[in-house]
Amino acid sequence: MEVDAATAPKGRPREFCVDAALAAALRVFWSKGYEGASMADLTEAMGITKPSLYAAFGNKEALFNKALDLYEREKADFMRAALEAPTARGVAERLMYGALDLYSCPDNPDGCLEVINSVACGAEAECVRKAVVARGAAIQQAMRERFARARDAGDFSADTNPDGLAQFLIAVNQGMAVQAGAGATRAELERLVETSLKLWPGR
Amino acid sequence: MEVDAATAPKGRPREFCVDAALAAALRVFWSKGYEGASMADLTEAMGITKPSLYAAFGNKEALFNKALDLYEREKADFMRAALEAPTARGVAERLMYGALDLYSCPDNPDGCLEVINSVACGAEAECVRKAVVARGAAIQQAMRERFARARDAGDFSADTNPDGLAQFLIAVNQGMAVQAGAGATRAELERLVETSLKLWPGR
DNA sequence: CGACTTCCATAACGGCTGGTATATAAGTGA
DNA sequence: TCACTTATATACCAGCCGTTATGGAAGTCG
Repeated sequence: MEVDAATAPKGRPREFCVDAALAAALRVFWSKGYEGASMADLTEAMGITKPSLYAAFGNKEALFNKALDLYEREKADFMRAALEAPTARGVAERLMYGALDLYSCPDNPDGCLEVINSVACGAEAECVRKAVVARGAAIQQAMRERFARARDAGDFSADTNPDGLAQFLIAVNQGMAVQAGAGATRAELERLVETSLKLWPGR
Repeated sequence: MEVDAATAPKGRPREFCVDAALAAALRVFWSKGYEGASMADLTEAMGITKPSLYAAFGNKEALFNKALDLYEREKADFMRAALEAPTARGVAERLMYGALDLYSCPDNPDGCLEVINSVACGAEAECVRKAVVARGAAIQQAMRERFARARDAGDFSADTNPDGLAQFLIAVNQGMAVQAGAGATRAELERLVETSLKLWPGR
């Protein structure tokens, strides 16, 4: 027996798709934030009842973390990919245009899930805020290292601080997310991207 | 009679200072956001009971709006003042260093009240979010007009879009606020300011 | 001294929060 | 068919939310 463990789901099978439910939850967190998203909002969007949600995902915080994983894996992957561009300018271009697409895509909520949930919040949400901030710090660290290599490669003049450049690029990205969440049009965000890249130093 | 209306406060006098209570409320909203700040948080910080709060300020939303007024009047006034600098670069310098001081002052909560409350939120807070976003739009409009004049004055080359420059400056400012709220040190924010100003075009 | 007005303190309101106990339905394997 | 396991549906929990009614305290005015 036990030839295939995956084909032996004892008990009643669940009636919903976990991945689809998680994607729906991501949309809710993305548009309302962790605190602003109530369990009622989530269950309605996911099309399941509360006990099903708790059985499948644990609790609200665990659900958020799984949604955050999904976001980084499927939505914000352009950030990691941007670091592989051949020059510092290429990194900036890929990051800004990737962010532009993500933040202004009509199929998505406006703005950035991580920016939304890294700003101030109530006491109960502090732990998830910390988690989000930690992920942002990891991205920033990777970008610093990338720009340190870029400086050694001569992508920009040696008197420009690569750490400052990384921080600058992330700041513009965050500002774009804030403006997208505040209702900026895609054309406006495009103008921001183009202005920023025009000011970008070196190659 | 009625020689001086201000010296005839009939009834029992209130036992707290309205201005001090409002300042305390501002601090709470500033560190936790509108939704994250509970009435219990507010009354405790303000040193008054809930009925006193309602009698003096109306309700939570009205209290927030008064705190927002106070914030713009006493904390974020550097934004308006920055527009009076003689050149576009001067505007950028005053704005960035003013923001640096505000966002990293040890006496204040970290970050920017308006950025915090302009990102996604639950349904109940939508109206106050709209109000905050509208104020931001007013600032951006004023900055656009300022940079249109700066372009006419030759502060930067004519092929640079003044609207884009205004949007860029605000985006960096918003990004700095996000990073300040996420725990960035003053030195890190200083590096961001210096990097941004080094990239600023023209005079 | 009262009459009047305003403020403070307690306590409670209905409603919503995240989370769960209970009972039933739907599948497995023997 | 019958035990076993797991998912669903309903209903409910204690606790907090923003808000307010009530009773008494602290003032001014006549």
